[in-house]
Formats: sequence, structure tokens, C-alpha cells
Amino acid sequence: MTTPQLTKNQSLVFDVLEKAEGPLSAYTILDKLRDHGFRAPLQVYRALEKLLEYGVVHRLESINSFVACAHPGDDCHSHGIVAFAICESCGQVMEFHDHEVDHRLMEWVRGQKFKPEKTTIEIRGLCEACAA
Amino acid sequence: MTTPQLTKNQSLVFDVLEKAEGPLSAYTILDKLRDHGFRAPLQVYRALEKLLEYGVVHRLESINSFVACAHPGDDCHSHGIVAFAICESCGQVMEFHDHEVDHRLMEWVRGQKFKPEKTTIEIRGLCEACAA
DNA sequence: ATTGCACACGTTATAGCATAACGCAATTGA
DNA sequence: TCAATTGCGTTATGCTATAACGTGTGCAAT
Ligand SMILES: [Zn+2]
Ligand SMILES: [Zn+2]
Ligand SMILES: [Zn+2]
Ligand SMILES: [Zn+2]
Repeated sequence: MTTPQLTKNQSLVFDVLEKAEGPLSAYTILDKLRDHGFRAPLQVYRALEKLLEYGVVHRLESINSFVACAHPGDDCHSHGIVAFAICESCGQVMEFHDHEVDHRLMEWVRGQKFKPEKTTIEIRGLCEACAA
Repeated sequence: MTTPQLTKNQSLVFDVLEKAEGPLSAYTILDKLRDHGFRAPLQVYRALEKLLEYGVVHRLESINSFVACAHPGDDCHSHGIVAFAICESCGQVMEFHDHEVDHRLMEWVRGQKFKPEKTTIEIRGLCEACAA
């Protein structure tokens, strides 16, 4: 998926996510954009929908939050599964790929004749700094 | 985690999940138990909290739903990661383990000195029957 | 027996996440 | 020009989850 020119709202939402230390909920994004005229959740969700579609933002299913892609331009997104490690203390997110994990999961899927659309891998725990 | 005797509410919630064809939301469970005296979401959530703790129920993070464990008594739960394939058409859920996937993820985690607490692997798509 | 504690339970209220449905404006392309 | 698409704003609503308070019961330590 190639990324077209972002609209005003899409840019605002994306900038907020890029500058954030960690993942943000849609309502947190909304609050950060009230000064820029945002008034309703839909303004955020509609922008997020597009940003997800373009692959420049990821949704963290296990914490109902969104994060800017850590590997912009990386073509792994087009042929691999994205995985996340989420620190439950400081909120830091690490995004990574593992082709062997992809391969094993897709092997299993093939054996079941299951047709995958979207795969979620999220590891929640404590990052090195917070575990110390 | 060994499973103690379930309380009345826990049994009711578990039975509903066991008899269900697919995953259920907490509010769907609530509706199914109104005839048994359930009136409020907390009655469901409190039961689910324990059932999750005992490992007899799993939470599907990507669809905010709960499902009875498909492998009761299987000791994989104590030393492995549970993965799910969820059909977005018929709702059917397949639960499986893959030790190689576990191994690769834990290798990555070890390299980052990340301390994992809970790992989610969910593949959403179409099952064989629905994809046809 | 009395006290203290842990735990399950019931209820009300509230917080947090997400979408439906309407209408308007700008853009595009036939 | 006309139709289709897309983005946007607004209001209302629905779905998911927890806070906070109080009750009752069983059980162990004193
Ligand atoms: Zn990414
Ligand atoms: Zn941390
Ligand atoms: Zn299981
Ligand atoms: Zn299906």
C-alpha cells in the first residue's frame, strides 16, 4: 500500500502519534487535538482508519491504542507479520518482525485451509529498564 | 494453575461459554444469563476474571470476546503460548500451540531482556468452509 | 464464642472505546 | 454538467469495562 498525500486531519493525527513516547488511545489523541479544532471521536477514528490502511500506523489490539509505525518504508510490512512488545509499566512499544514465526503460522494456516486476513502478535510485559 | 470448585456464577458463565458455538462478548453472556438472575455486567466480568485465572477460558483481545479453552487439561498452557484462528464470517475459533513459534518469540524477548507476562497471537480471517 | 479476615456477590453509577446516521462541501472524471 | 467519491462536522447512540459501596458467608486465630 502506497501512502498518498495525507489530509489535514490525517496529518494532525499522524503527527501526534509520531511525537508520542508510546501508544495512544483515540480519545487521548482527540484531547491533544482539541486546540486544532477537533471536537468529536469520529474525526480521530476516520483519520486512523486511513492511516491504518496506508500502513503508517498500527493498532495494538490488546490495549485499544495506536502507534506510529517504527519501520516506515520497510517492505517487511507487505509480506510479513508485525509483532509488538509492549511494556505495561512505561508504555514503550517495540515493533519487530520474525520471518520464522510468520512462516510457522502460515504453515499452520495452510494446513487448515484457513484464509488469514489480519494477524496480531502482541507481547505484554516489562521492558529491560522497568523490569530492573 | 489448578482449578478449584467453581462458584455458582462462575459455573453459569462457564457453561454458557462451553455450549456456545463461538466466542461471546461479556454482554452477550449477560443476556443469556438474565433468566438465571444475572442483572449487571460485573457479575459476568467477575466470573470471567476467575475463569481466565484458572485457564479454563481465554480472552480474544482482537474481538473483545471470550471462549472456553479447547484443550482442557492440556499442559501446553503452562509452558506455551496459545494461538487462535478466528473466522470473521462464522465466528468459529481454532485454538492451537506451536512450540517453534513460542521458541522464536521467547528468543527475541530474551535478546531484548524483555520480561513477558502475557502474549497474544490471533489470526483473523476465513475458515475453510467460509472461504469456499 | 468472638473477632477478624477473605471472598463471593449484588447494585448503582461512571468511565472508556467505537460507530450509526445525517448533511454539507470539495474533487474528480465521464 | 452531472454523477460518484471522498473528506469533513455534528449529534446521538451503542458496546466494553471498571469504581465504589455495601451485604452475607465461611473459616481460622484468639
Ligand atoms: Zn510498522
Ligand atoms: Zn518499561
Ligand atoms: Zn486453551
Ligand atoms: Zn467460518
